[in-house]
Amino acid sequence: MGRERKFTDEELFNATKSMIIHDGYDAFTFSRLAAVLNVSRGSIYKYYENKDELISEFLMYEMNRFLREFNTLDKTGDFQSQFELLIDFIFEHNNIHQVLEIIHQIPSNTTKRVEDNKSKLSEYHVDMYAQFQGFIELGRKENEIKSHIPTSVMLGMIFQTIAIPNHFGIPQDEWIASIKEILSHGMFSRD
Amino acid sequence: MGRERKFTDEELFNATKSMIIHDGYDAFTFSRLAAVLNVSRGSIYKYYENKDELISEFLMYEMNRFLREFNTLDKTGDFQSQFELLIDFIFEHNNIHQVLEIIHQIPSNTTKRVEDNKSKLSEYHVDMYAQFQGFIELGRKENEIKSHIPTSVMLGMIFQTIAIPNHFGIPQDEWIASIKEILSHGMFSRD
DNA sequence: ATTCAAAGTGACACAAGTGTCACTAATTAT
DNA sequence: ATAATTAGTGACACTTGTGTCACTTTGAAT
Repeated sequence: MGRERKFTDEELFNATKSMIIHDGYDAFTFSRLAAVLNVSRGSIYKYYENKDELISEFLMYEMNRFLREFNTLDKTGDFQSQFELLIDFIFEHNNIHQVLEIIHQIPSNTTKRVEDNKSKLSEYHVDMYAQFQGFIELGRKENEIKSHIPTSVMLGMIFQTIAIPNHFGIPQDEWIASIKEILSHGMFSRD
Repeated sequence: MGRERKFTDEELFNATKSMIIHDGYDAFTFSRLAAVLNVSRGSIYKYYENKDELISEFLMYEMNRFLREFNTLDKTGDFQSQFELLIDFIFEHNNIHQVLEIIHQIPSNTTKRVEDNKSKLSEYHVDMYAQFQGFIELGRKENEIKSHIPTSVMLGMIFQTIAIPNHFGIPQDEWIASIKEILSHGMFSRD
């Protein structure tokens, strides 16, 4: 029983996402969010004690969505095909990286719920990292990738590539293919 | 004549730099800056009309410092040696990228002085980009790099690499060497 | 020593965000 | 229909930052 809600969790999280992607953590305020949802500011406080709590819940939601899709990825192929799949997947979810980085902007002196979410998120992050690490190890086992380069450099490079600004508007296909090429075999011609 | 100043431009810009690097654009306020400089907030307004004007002047200062050092780079060697020099230089100035990105956070509805600085900065940016582009073209001429990969992807990758977080604390030498290796010849072993 | 100009100060009025809470509105079970 | 329950509202007090300005401080030129 009770009154009907004016906005769903999904609407709230979608609005949150676009606000955070476009204007960043600091510009995200309850006032602006309430305006987007056509609702009074006070009503949001019915569900979240403050901005950090809302954002940490939003991050959990995004992380869960991401992991769910990540787990549907085919993990049976050889290294080459898994590498292709992985890069494509990362580019399909090109804003998840930017979104999850927000966690570093949430201050420490907040509520227990926020702290719990923060630690759960870093747990997930570690789990995910472990999976990627396993993937790199597969490449090493199959002698497909260089043995002397640290895993963390490789993963760092792979994830960093999605944030390269495409100022000149290279078509997405060519863009991704070029990045795969550089990651795989470098910019230099064969000697 | 007149009274002695309590802070120099250099002190102000150094304080600005560390505040911006540590806490970002939004957390940078005249109040906090004044506290760092041990000066009243009002006195800063003697020199800068507002935060955006101060920051845009700071960016000019940083950009000039950077370009001055960039122009001392040896540009006579062959592609391989210039490539090494360039990567090393970029890593030596690893925060300039982060600092100059701040320009995108300065709003548009400000004073003429800010707008002038913004356009000068993007001019410099274009100039610098042209030099890097020339460098890539040199590589293409010498047949050292792959002809089918767009220049902007290559430059994007090079610049993005400096922002990869070294979470596992790989020693700087090994870190840079690994990145050079991946950029040059990729992660994959020779078939 | 006096005057002048630049540097510095702190109070004031304003703007925007925060968190709270008594109150009103809508919906459903009885 | 009405009581119970949940959603939503807007005013209130508070905080933090902004830009201004009359006033004070300082040091050099006269």
